[in-house]
Amino acid sequence: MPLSSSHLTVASPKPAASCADCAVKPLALYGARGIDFSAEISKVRRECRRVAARRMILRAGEAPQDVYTVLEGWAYRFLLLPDGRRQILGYYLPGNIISLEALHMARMHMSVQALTDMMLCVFDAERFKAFVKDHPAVAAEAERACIQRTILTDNRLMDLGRRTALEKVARLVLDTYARLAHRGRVDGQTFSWPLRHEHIADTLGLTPVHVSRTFRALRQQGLLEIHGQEVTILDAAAMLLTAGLPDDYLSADGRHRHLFGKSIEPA
Amino acid sequence: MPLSSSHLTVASPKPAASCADCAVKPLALYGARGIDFSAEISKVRRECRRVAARRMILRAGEAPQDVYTVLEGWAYRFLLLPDGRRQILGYYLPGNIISLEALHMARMHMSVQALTDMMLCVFDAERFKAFVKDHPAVAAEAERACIQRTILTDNRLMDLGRRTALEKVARLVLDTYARLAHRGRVDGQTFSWPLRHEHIADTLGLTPVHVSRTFRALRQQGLLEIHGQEVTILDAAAMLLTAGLPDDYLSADGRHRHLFGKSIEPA
DNA sequence: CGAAGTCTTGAACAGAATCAACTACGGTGG
DNA sequence: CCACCGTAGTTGATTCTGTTCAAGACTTCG
Repeated sequence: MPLSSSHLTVASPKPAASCADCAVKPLALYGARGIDFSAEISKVRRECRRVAARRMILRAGEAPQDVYTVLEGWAYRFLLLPDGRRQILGYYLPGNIISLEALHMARMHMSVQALTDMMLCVFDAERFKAFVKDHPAVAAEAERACIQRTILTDNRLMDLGRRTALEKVARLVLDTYARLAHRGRVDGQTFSWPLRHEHIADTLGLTPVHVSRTFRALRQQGLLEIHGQEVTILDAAAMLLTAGLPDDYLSADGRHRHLFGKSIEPA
Repeated sequence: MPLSSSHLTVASPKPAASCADCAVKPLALYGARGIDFSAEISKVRRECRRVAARRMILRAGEAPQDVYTVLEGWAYRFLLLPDGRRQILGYYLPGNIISLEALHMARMHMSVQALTDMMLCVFDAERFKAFVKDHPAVAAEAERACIQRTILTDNRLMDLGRRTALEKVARLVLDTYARLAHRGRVDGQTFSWPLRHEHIADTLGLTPVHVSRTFRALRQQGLLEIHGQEVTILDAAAMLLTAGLPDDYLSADGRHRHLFGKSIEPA
């Protein structure tokens, strides 16, 4: 079993020559839902930036200078308490926009950190703001993105407040599967899984120790297996059951799509 | 100690003759931050509707026909699990807009219910959508409202994932104080508190029994007192300390405002 | 090969849930 | 006016889910 089949791991692609060829364009604000402002946006683009795993991208309290689109890799947004407690709020995957809040807030209320090595498309915040202002269709996409994120975090609130550790972990795995599948980044039932137990714990309100025990339970019941940085879902039906998700959640267009904000989901 | 001093309880005001005189205009999308579209919005307004406590306002899965502005009273939005578990996601107070998501989502992902008797200003969703589309400044306000809500729920995520019951309850009380103070609806340190223990429990991921014990602890330490439907904060400094909030949180314009999304907060 | 970081496992502990009984209260109707 | 009733809140005893602490094993990488 190969530990790093090339198309699942975080690659280091060359940036597209122009935004028109951008791999994540259909996922981005300026290329989604039939609209295509890649010509205009390419003038706003500043650079492509490589960011190493664990590097901070934005810090709470700072005024964001840049807006980013994720081209490759994973990042996460989080809050930190003075005593060190951390809550991870969500994950950014390729195509997601980072610091949407720069459009309206002077300062960041949360921090963002690279989980893996990343490639980011960097825009100047002020120019991006002006670009959005001049293009109502893009502004509408931005608000759609914000609402989609709300739906995701609302479901996460339900996770944290009212679900068991087993349910939480199963849902995180399936959620991630759905988001990666939407990007064509799953290979059958196998997909990239760069999260350490500490990340999962800080996402779901658990401890790393208990995350370990929870995964053991899922493994022992034959629901999934983990090798290196990849997860494989072995029994999708059982996973959905323990996650309390509808049977059609993993199919492209389940009837319950609106309830989970699944299809086009900014972090 | 009177159980219902008139200006704190949920009144039944007569609707303003025109939107220009609307009491909550400065809080609403169409009247905030210096802009004033009360003339235009009055054409979009359909009616003023009285809603009794406990009535459902919107149901998850439905396509919302209306958009509402809260004129008076409290409502809450929540998710429900098939087995009856409930997660309350947030509260709507006077001036907040209900079903912002109608602007972009065909169906509701959550339900909304009246907590107290309410007075709602009702708009037709389609016409409201058109109105927003025609007024970029209002659209910008809508997105600002969405981002503000994100900040609130992000902090709630931190509550649920990483804070103790005592911290959670203290924060909910202070959060509510700040939101009501912003509306001029506090009388010294006393304010309306229509939440039953079950609501608090479903908001904070606790049980009603444990909420009861937690309030006992706060009472016994002299931090607050509750009489009927009103809370009084007796020791604000100690409350802030146990909530882990900065000293200036309750002052009008604390340095940390951006971290809590406090000042202009849609539910 | 060694070292640091991560994961696993066990044992003891704690915070909150559950179960169940009892109390306080506001409203209703006799 | 008061007895009754349903709802909400309180309190205690017990259980449970998840935490904490600590030791050992496994990876990964220099």
